[in-house]
Amino acid sequence: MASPFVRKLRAFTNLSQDDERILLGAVKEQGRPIRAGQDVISVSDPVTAIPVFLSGWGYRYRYLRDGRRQILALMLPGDICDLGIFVLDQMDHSVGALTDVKVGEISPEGYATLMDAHPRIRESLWWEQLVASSIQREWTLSLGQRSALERLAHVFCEVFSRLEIVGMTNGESCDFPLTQSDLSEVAGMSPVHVNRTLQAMRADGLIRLEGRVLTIPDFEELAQAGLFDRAYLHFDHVGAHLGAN
Amino acid sequence: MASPFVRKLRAFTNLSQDDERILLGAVKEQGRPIRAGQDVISVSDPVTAIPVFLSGWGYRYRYLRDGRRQILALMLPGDICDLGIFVLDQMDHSVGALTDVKVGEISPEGYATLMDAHPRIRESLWWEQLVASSIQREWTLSLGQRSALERLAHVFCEVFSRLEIVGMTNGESCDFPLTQSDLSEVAGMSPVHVNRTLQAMRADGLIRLEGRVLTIPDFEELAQAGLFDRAYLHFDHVGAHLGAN
DNA sequence: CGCATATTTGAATTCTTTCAATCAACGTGG
DNA sequence: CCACGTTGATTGAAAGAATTCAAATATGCG
Repeated sequence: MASPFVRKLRAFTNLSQDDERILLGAVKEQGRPIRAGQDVISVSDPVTAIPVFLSGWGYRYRYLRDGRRQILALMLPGDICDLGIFVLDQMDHSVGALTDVKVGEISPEGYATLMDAHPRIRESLWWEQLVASSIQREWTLSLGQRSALERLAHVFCEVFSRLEIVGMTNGESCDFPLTQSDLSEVAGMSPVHVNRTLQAMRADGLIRLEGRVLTIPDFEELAQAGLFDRAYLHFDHVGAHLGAN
Repeated sequence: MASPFVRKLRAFTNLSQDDERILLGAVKEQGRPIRAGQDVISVSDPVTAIPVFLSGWGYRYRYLRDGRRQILALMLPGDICDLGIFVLDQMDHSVGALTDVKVGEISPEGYATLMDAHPRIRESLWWEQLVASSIQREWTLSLGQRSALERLAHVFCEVFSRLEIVGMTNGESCDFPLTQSDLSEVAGMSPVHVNRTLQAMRADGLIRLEGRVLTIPDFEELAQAGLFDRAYLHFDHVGAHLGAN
């Protein structure tokens, strides 16, 4: 069973056995896990390595001066915090752990080697970044244009699709450890309104959400409700021409 | 008078005369300008070169199926459309011209040379990208957490700051070619509400906005109103240690 | 001057938030 | 095994924010 980190990159292209070995070799696993609620990296921290989510969920977030907080992105198993992060002297946002999390780290040297000596890996990592940027744009679109219900529906579709690609869904279901309060910071609305909107979605049979498990009885219907179009995720082997084997 | 493209990168580090010459040499200017309202690149277009805004303003945007549209980012003189864009086979959003625009293009080969043979330029371009990502995150924060007035105030502060760095402000004023309708797509609100919010801001003396010119009598006050903190723009010569001269 | 584009206004409606309570689930210690 | 504290989910009612629709003004340009 491959690590989610490798599985994710396979959505871009086929990696050779060697590529996968090299990739995993570049990620040094931290000893103890980070507990839910703690930061993986905090804003203003100097950046000494690139964190990789080996297991567990996290989220990027930024605060406003007066305490309001927005979750900027969800980090799922296999996700990498920004490459090129070394260029800036410090983080401009924080990354927190939503569940207990195992984090790996790619050192500056390891990173340089991957990018210089392994073209297929380099392109895969680039792709990872570009997808992350595309997702960030989609969240901008969501917050700017989608209604409350559409925003939540869209988040559910996105998360399910991203988990699917790393093999972490079970039929129509997947883990969903966010509280309604977390969701409110994702979707830029009050916790009370999240609650009411979820009730409406349940009543419509769009989702089930109980005990940290999300079930989507009819994905197409939910996608319709959230104006979800997976194109922005670029999970379509765009790097197939580089593929090994 | 240096091109805004070069001036912008100087916010990261000092480039040598050679660097600047090489940089400008890599940008091939298109013959005729793109007229206001036209696309610089359209969604689904194959990507054959990296466009650079030499003069004029543009914006990234994405549509929802039902026609709602969100402006995802503003492109000012000197801005580059995503590097690494070659990795994906096609654009996942469009870039349009807000005013008449002169666009330059960096070819895949020119780009490869810049990145491989010129470390200082490579780092500068990386920095440009990371700043663009940071801005995208800030817009996510804005749309999720800031009120209507705060969002508009923040946009004004951001635009003014970004123009300042390329030397395109005049004292307390700068160009501001967006219509209220454009602003409504930037800030994710209705045109009518933009109008009313602008009136409130004018009444408070936060801004003047007439004839496509924005004036900010007291930047600090506006920054306060928009919870604007320039840190996310990283205009602080973080690459000073690489500097030439 | 006259058309096309952009801004402004009013009123009614809809969407969200806020505040304050209540209820449910869960783990801990006695 | 149960009381208790904590966290998360739910509810109701009222206030506030933003949208919609339609119409009236302005403004700019040929």
